Amino acid sequence: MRDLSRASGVSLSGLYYYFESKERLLYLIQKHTFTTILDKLKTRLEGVADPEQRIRIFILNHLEYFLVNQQGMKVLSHEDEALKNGPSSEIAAIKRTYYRTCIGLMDDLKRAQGLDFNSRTAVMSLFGMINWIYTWYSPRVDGSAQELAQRMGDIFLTGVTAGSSGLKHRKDISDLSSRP
Amino acid sequence: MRDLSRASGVSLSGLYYYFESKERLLYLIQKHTFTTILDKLKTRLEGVADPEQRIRIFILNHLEYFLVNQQGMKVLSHEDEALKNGPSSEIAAIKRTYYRTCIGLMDDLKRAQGLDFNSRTAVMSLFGMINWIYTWYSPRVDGSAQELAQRMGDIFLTGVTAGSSGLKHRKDISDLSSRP
DNA sequence: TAATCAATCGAACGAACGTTCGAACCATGG
DNA sequence: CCATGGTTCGAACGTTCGTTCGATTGATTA
Repeated sequence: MRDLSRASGVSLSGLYYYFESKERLLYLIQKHTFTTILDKLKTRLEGVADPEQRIRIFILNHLEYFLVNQQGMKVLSHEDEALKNGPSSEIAAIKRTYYRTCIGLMDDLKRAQGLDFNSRTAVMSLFGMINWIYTWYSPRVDGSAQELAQRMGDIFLTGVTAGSSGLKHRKDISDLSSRP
Repeated sequence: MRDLSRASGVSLSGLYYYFESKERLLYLIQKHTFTTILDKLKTRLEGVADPEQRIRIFILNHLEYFLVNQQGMKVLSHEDEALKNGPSSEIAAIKRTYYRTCIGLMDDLKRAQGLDFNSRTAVMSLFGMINWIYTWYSPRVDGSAQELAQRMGDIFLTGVTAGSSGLKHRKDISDLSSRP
């Protein structure tokens, strides 16, 4: 709270004029964050039918938000369980919607290609891959969100032994950079 | 510190008789943890030549330790940057050794199979997949470390579109369960 | 027995934190 | 002009935290 006060130029007690408690403020930030990510994902998925491409869109969408708001995401990851009381359930509901959306993407892929893998493990592994970047991402070394999403999408979809990385004949999602 | 005092039965000041500060204690825990994981990994890798199998061993080794010490790993992940001063560099060195070992596994795989992918992205993605489990793992739902390592290894090596999950002709690492 | 020394503890210190409270400010409308 | 009410602030309160200190215990040794 004192950090926010200093960074914003508003006095400590001034903050409490707008937010009744630290927990309430964290709740508002979380709600805004997850709602924004989920809304943007839905928009981007519209009109895209190919299951692989839809998963790549999911990866880029999630990754992009995490890279743009890297420090904020770090705080949110650490403060994840700070919402002890009632409002927490609303956040949990949004997260569950997001999770189920991703499970749906996996099920679509399985149906389209006749695959059989554990959707939960796949989704949680994918979340881990992406969420962990706040501990290691460096723009100079690791490239843009598009490049990283491309590489992570390759690993997740075809694995490291596919041997197609950086070569021809590969769909990419660079056209998504011109978004609304 | 007061939590540790209560849980261990040692008085608060008694703890400071053995550990000069909270930061020092955290340093010792981190050192013990990463040294243990790295030593165990080296032992398990001995005598295994196949690059894919070596990566699967790495995944199982890391995953197993994280699941056995799940609560501890949660604390370590959150307290990751709490080591502000000098001793931090020794921990960083151990981590770097661990990281480079994993990079080596990737390079071996690339050499053996003539692949070309970004080792850093692959390793960091793999770390993310595994380290993230402390946020979602449930023994009843997600099975043993062996089962999870198998599924994560499948995803990382061949991707979700490989279609080989749960079928025949697939090497596994269940024999590793009888370890020293 | 007396002296020593490692081990353990209760009590407290100072700092940091989330939060509250009353006063001060300042633009608006009568 | 004054009164009102939204806005902002400094100062403090109570709690928690990491840490320290002096005293007490209990076994060892001269």
